[in-house]
Amino acid sequence: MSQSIRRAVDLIRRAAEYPLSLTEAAEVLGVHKSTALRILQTLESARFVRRTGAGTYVLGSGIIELSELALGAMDLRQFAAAPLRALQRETGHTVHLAQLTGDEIIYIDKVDSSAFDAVKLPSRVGRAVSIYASAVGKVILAYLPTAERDRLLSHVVFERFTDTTYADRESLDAELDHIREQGWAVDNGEHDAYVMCVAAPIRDSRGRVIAAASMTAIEVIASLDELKSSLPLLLDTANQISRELGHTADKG
Amino acid sequence: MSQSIRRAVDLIRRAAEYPLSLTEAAEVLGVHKSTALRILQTLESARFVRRTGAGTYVLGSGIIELSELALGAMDLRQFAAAPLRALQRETGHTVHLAQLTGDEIIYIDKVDSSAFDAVKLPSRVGRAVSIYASAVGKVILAYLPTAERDRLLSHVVFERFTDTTYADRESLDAELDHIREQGWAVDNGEHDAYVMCVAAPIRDSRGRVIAAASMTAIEVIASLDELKSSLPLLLDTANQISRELGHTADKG
DNA sequence: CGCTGCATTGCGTATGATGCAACGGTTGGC
DNA sequence: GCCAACCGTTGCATCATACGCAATGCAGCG
Repeated sequence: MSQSIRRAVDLIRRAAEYPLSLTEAAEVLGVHKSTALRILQTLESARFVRRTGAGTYVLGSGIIELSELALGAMDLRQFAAAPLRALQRETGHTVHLAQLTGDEIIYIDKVDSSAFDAVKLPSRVGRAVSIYASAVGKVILAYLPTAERDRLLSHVVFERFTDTTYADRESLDAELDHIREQGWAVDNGEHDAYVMCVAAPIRDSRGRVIAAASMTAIEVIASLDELKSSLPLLLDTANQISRELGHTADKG
Repeated sequence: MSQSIRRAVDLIRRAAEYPLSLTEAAEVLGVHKSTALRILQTLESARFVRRTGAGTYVLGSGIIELSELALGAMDLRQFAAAPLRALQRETGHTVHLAQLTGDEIIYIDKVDSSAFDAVKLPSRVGRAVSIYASAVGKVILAYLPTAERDRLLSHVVFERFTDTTYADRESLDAELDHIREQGWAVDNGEHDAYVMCVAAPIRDSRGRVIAAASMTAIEVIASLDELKSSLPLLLDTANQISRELGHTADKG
């Protein structure tokens, strides 16, 4: 694989964390300063990094623009931002917005818990989440057309993360039936034993489920039952977002 | 400058716009398929692009994570998101959040006007904005410690964009005095003749101004006077965000 | 004024990126 | 059910390109 591109990626990552001088950059890569300079100049011309007045390099706007381009492809994120924040405020739980893009479920927004962050959730905007071992994954899966669902799951190699994981197609299918019946999904520590979620589907103007909103809690802080007690608010929020996307509230 | 890195950047940009097959990628760059493959594999290992089930390449989560890292470095964005959206909803104007990072003022959030977008504002999250010819820039500048302000302005080459631009240090300093007196700043078409803004400072827990919120309008839609009529809401919003950041409301 | 630490430039060289050609896997058509 | 066409992948020889070196420029500081 391409050496210089690897090096470029390394520098971008470093620059995102901390302003990087040329000399530091060269040290980090273990190359001559002139080499580091050429890489950084190339990245700068793409606005992937930017020079500060102090001569150090930091992450540039090019990266952020690309990210906005990818995340903002739909208006979903804009429409969802306010309702999700209201939900977080009312319930106190960490709130996620996840979307099916390609073959993956990606977090496209996250509102942190107002609690004192005793435990930081490892989730991150942009990161893929298990399609069969998460509440958002399952709820999206549940409402997908059969052909699409089969296509997605055909590539999946099931893995048993915890005791509660639905680790084979048969038990997962039963769970998905159940989710369709009740209209929302639970993650009872199916990926990480101590992480509990509830998720509700979000529909576009054609009534197709394209995303999901979820509330997450560490077991210690809020048990699954506590999460469920906020369920009406979650469902309201998801429906409200669906409406803003143009979904007219007939059954999907 | 590094050829392969340039090529990699090209492919990332393309992949962000549209899923790219290997053959397409090779054609775009004008190189052999094997070359394109190696570049894409390298990018994939960095999660800068990702393969879809169909075998095409699209933008990966690595880019998005970097962007979030840069934007979310402070909790500012999280805390500000809801109040800014409320402000947009109440006033109808486009709302911006800008932050001083390094030597530049960067937009870190934007809430589009609910108007039918007759005119699209060219602003973008991640993009730098003039430090002396914008309301957010001036309001941040106004409240900066003198030494810091001098440092920032020492590198600046003033340029007169429009008739109203404060294009020299003396007139700018007078304007900054005025801003400190009244507690907010105006951009009376100082960068683009038809773009009007008002901006208010946001303070962190130590009372230091680290960011600014602004409302923008195209002159045709809302004159500066109309913007000013919404000023109390803007100031409330900025103060609310400051409070969420831990600012206790004594004079800064 | 000279020293130190930094970024930058020119250049010859070797390493690593490249193109080629052969292989393998999948799709679709006859 | 076979063949053909297409796409992605791999191994390898070649040479272009990214590299290190050393010299230069430039600022800050004692």
